[in-house]
Amino acid sequence: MTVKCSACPIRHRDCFLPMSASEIAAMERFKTGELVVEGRSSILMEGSNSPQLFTILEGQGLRYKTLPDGRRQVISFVFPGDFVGLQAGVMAEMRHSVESATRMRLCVFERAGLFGFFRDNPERGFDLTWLSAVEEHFLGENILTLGQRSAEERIAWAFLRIWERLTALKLRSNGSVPFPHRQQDLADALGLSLVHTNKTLARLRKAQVASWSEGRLSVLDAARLAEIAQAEEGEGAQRRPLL
Amino acid sequence: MTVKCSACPIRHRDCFLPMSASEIAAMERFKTGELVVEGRSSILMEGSNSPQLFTILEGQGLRYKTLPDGRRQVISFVFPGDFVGLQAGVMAEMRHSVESATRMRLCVFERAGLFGFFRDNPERGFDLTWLSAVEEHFLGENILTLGQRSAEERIAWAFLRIWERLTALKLRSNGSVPFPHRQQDLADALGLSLVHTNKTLARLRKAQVASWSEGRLSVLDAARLAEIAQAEEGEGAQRRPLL
DNA sequence: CGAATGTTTGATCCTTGTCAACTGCTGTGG
DNA sequence: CCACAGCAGTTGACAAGGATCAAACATTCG
Repeated sequence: MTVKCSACPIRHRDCFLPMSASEIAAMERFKTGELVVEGRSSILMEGSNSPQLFTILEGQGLRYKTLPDGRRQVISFVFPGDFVGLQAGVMAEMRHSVESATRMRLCVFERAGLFGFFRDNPERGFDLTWLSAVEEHFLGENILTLGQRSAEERIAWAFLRIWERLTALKLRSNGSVPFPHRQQDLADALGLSLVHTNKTLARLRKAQVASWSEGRLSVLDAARLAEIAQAEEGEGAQRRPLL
Repeated sequence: MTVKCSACPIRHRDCFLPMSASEIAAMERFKTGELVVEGRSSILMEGSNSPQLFTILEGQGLRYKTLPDGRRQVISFVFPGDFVGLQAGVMAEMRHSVESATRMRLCVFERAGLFGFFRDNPERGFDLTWLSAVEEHFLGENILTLGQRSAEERIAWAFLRIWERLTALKLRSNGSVPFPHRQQDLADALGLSLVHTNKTLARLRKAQVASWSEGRLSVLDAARLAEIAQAEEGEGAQRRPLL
């Protein structure tokens, strides 16, 4: 049995976990409601101690941290199916902020229920751990990119990941996927300046490799993009646990 | 009750988790042995499908990824108490390699037992998730550093974290902590070239702020270091879950 | 002793950041 | 209805932080 979107707190990436009827009931008890936020508004704040966890049902956003002097680093973009706020759920407080890019619909869970949920559904607990491991993997990829790739490689790599992710979510239509962020956001995600990001985007566009404008991304030459990005073979996979 | 070092697979950071006697028994069943590796040898390989998980009991090492063309990124340094190999335990395969810097002693667990362990000890499962969240937090810090901080800030920040971590592990003696890596390793961790790393280290040393040589790190002026690193207030904490 | 490995230092180059100005669009209020 | 401010994107000129190249030095090891 597969759980539908709005019933499942652990619907990460494009992965739907099979569950029993009683597990679904437990989920529904755990779930406390839905939340809709407008574009460009903040959902979780660094340093806050939010009592809630969220699954993203619709819309896109980003997670970021800032330095005391104001420099901002986007940790990752978040997509439908992502689980957000686990850190606050499990640690003392959030160590990063989450903000919407467009209108978002979120599934809300009480943090206080998390522990009981684990106790009553050890298999879900395992899944949550699996989910964390996947997230860790993606963050590692990110670190590799920031540390070693050049500006052009970074953007190519980011586009490839975003393209694959949104395609897997079935959000591709007419040869493009929604990516409703500003160039400044991408620049902050990749550790580049706005100006340099802009110029690199222009080059990729002129070369007919990929084009991103008006909130939509089109990958015209995926093979070339992968080449530029120095992508590994079969890097995108990994959606289900083995055990 | 607090579990001793070699009995606990989830002894992360400087955190000892309280457990009941039966939980300890379950742990001991889960544990399968100890492993000692020499310096500069590899423990887990990217792409491998290792049947084992490890807790580090003694020694230091590092986790890294490589690009097809050979560039290497050190994801993080690992210290006694760190849990290693969860990714392979929970995902299809390792997505990074782990290598020892010095001789290391490891506590070995069978990956196959992980799932049953979760089922029988939901509280430990929760702890593992907590542990993952903490790890995620640190990786986020890392991303912030690579994306936004300058060379000098990066090194100051890294020294501060390493210093705090090893101090918490009670490994400080005579005003210095063991950090048995090469300059190339630090450079690869911070996304800098070896040469530039070396010159920046020389500057910090000459300024009497911090000095790292012959495998030992001394922080002479922690306040100045934090200032250079653009460190946030109370960033180092966060060792126990709330719930 | 020579080979290998790691650290140090100087000279030079280049990728990327910074500064500045201009465009196009949108929303707002007089 | 237009003037104007505000914001995102674009482009050029210039500066600089860090990369690269090259060579010397120190240690260890066989």
